[in-house]
Amino acid sequence: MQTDSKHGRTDDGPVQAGGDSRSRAVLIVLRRIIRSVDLQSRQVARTVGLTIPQLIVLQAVRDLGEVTSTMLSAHASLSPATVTTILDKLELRGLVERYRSANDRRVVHTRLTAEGAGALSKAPPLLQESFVRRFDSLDVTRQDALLAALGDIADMMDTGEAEEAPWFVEGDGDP
Amino acid sequence: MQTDSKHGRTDDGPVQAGGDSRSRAVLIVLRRIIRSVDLQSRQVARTVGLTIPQLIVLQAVRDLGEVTSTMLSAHASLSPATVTTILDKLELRGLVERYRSANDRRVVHTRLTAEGAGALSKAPPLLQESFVRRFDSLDVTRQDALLAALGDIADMMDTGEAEEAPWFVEGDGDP
DNA sequence: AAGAAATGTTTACAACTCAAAAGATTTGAG
DNA sequence: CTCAAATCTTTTGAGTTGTAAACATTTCTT
Repeated sequence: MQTDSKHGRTDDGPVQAGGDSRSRAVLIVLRRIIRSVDLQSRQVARTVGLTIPQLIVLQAVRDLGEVTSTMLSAHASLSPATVTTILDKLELRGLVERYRSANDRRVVHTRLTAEGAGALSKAPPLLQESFVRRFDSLDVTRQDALLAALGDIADMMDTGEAEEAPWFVEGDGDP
Repeated sequence: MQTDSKHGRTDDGPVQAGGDSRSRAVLIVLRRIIRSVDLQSRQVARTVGLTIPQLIVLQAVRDLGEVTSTMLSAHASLSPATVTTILDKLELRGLVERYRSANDRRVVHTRLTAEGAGALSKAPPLLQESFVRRFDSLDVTRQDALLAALGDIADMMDTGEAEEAPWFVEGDGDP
């Protein structure tokens, strides 16, 4: 369903900075969320020496097995350059190993080390415990609703940028 | 930290990094949104020379009149230090004026200049036009639902940090 | 009053991100 | 077979953000 009356708003002004007040409210709330995530990331970094993006990448490496930087980039919603930077640090700490593919020497595969697995097992939740606790205590229906809402917002913001991320991962296995 | 299972879930492991899979999904979606906002900010910056946080602060100065840095900090969900940095740049561009309060010389008030107002009127929407368009085309009920969902998420994340922001704004006359 | 505690802002300092260009390697056209 | 286009990753350069410490001023205590 959509609003068939596209015009005839009570609003008479031209498109101003900020646009509609409701979408502006969206931005404000988003800012709040972004800040929370950032603060949490810093706190986690102080605790375990790894930021949230680093942990996300580390988890992705664990879950996906031997991934290319491009795959990690798509999975973690980070630019390839940032992934490289993160992998540099993870490798420096000995948490992951990088090696060029035997087939295509342009491609770099990343693999979790034993230390990396250990660090991952000791890492705290990526979202604040209090958030997880509260979120977890919600009705599953509500959880899904919130998640869906978030997804819708994300979809609406994705615009013309990345078309679609490859969410399927098949064991391609490169012997 | 104990946080051991309050209830018997099917999950048998200890609290792992990432916690529940659903809250982990929340983080992933959040990352996507964060990135979109960041990319949009960069694009706006290239277009008008001002980032989104800078525009938010500028709008806040316009809307609130003569504000203190602390008030701006709370309003924009930014640290005081960041507000200072932003104000530095805005002042350098002549978009705002800063002056110490006559009463309390610790306090710094910020005021919009004519140039600042001009820049604001020419600024693009802070959220991608495509997002605003899509969001705007939604049923108002759905808009509110999304906004409420976002607000709930933000509230759940705010935890023990900032208690509450002053959401009321009175138009105090200027001398 | 004089000094201590509190308040508001600003300065180091360190970290993360991304776009664009550069390297390295493979694939395709002639 | 050779050279150009394409692909994947990394480097370079610029910008944002926050914590902790430093400054400046006011308010409270003695």
